[in-house]
Amino acid sequence: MGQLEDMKVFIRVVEAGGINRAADQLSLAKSAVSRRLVNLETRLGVRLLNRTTRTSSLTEEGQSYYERVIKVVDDIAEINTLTADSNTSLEGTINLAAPLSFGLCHLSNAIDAFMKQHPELTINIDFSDRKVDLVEEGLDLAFRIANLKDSSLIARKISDIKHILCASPDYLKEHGTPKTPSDLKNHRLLHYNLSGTSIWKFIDNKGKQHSINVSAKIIANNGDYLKDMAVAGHGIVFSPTFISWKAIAAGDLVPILSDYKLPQLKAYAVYPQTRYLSQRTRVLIDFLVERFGDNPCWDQNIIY
Amino acid sequence: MGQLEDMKVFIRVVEAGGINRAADQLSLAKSAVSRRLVNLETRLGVRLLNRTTRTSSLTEEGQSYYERVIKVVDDIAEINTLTADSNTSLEGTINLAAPLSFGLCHLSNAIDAFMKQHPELTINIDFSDRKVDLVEEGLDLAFRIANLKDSSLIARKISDIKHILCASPDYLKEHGTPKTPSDLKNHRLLHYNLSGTSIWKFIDNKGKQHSINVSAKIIANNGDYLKDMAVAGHGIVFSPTFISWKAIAAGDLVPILSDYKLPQLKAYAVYPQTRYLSQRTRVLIDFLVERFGDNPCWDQNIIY
DNA sequence: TGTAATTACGGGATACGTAAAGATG
DNA sequence: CATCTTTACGTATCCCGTAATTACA
Repeated sequence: MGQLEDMKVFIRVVEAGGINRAADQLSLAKSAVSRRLVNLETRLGVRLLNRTTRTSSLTEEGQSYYERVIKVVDDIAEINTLTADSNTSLEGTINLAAPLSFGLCHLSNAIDAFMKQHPELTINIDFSDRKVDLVEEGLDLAFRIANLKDSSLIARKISDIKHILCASPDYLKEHGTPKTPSDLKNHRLLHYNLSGTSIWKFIDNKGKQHSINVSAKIIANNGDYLKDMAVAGHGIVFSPTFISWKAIAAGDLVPILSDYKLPQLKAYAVYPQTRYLSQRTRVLIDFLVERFGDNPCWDQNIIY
Repeated sequence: MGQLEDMKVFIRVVEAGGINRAADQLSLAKSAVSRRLVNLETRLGVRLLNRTTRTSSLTEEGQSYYERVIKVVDDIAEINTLTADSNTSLEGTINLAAPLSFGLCHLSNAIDAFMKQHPELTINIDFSDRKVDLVEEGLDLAFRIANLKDSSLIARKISDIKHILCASPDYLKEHGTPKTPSDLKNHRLLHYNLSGTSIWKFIDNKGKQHSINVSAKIIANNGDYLKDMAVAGHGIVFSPTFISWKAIAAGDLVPILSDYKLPQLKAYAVYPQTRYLSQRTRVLIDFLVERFGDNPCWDQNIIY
């Protein structure tokens, strides 16, 4: 196909860090990607990418070509969206990543509703509790639960996320119920290792801040698992209410240190800082912001 | 093919003022051009061009799409040239227009030399003494002999063009030799109708300017023809020396009013004011500027 | 020696051109 | 009704995917 498509393939190869990964992300055969690169380089008479089986590094020309081409491809995306009739039904694929529990709990219903509005769209969701690199993986969108300010990304708040500290009645019976944050030092703690910090912060009713270093007994990258471990009596978990409210309502978990406020976190939709965002991604984000705007995730009125 | 190619076709259709003319200029079938437009409009879900059999007018969306797309296509041309290895032999086609006499006299040898340096290039020359619209006709380059400042074009001086007033000995014997510009009023004048003016200007040896309104007996858009008519005794011609020097050297024409200076004109290569000029066109212009820089066209040392 | 990139080859989608039909002033 | 655009259809080209080959750490 045309030159523009070659540019896009080149960009993907650069950002994915190799032909194979780019081919996967583009749903193309490696051979096709390889050929397009060769064609592009032949047309330009310049080697853009020094590639061996182990490393792919941009040449000097490739680097400046990349920087220029990324702007122009972005421009074209912008032109397309500015020109395209916004009434026409959206097409194409949105690639996104979401933390597993958050995604399953909150996103499934929302995506369901969104898809009914835009049946021509394809949504490709990677559910996983891991650190995703939006650019490297060629994703349009991801979700983060944090207080984040990652300068290279643009973030839009989807919802407040309330956290709560809790443990099973059995555990508390055996180990006692902590009354102050510092009491936690003598307890078994369950920690979510993608929160980006190993510190739990509390604010007492006088507004004074308390921090403790979490030396956890169980560390995992899945909030549901940690909740289940807490229910099973393995210790105290710092859990988002959208995960733990049901267990709390059922009496399987008991909130503790309720006198202290925990830092308010937020769920964000984040996307790469391209100057222009594709129409379909923009529409999805707007949809989610609107849908969640009035319905805090942690409220048990949300269907689980 | 790809989106970028669609954009280029669209641009050509807009500037050529119709699908048929665009198809000719692009060396494509009308059907192909038509289909690409339809595809583009379908993808965008927007009508860009209101076309009937008589008129093609941009819609509002088409107008803004055109303005945006022309920038981005220009950007890509620039990126390609900035990135491409300048050592690689040039490819593609240069479309240019040149006045017939100037072209045949001066350009043929130059183009010959240029082609030997860049055998992969295709040169498409439209020799004609007419007003060419570079944008409408999709030309990369044209030549103008003038004192021009056409604001919408960029011009580079190729050469000085010296003009001379002359007539055949027979004519002068019969009608007398004019001694001052005002004497010309009683003579048969031969005029090139693409000079953009019908006034001949003279400067006497005291620096004073004289103008006469040309009421010509023979008007034509070809300098060689006018020269031939002068040789045949039809009157006095205002002729570029590159056309008339040979006849003068042979005694078939006699310079007159040699005491007066005629305004110095220049031959320019002109090209559309896109922000970026294609590599091949740039190289050709540079070649011509260099080739003619030291060799004034009107010198008989130039091989005719 | 295993992973990644390239090359070879066959099949399929896509875009072109010719020619006929449709529209418009 | 002449001219410009669109549609129909057969063909050629280009591009992709599978699989074998080569290159490299």
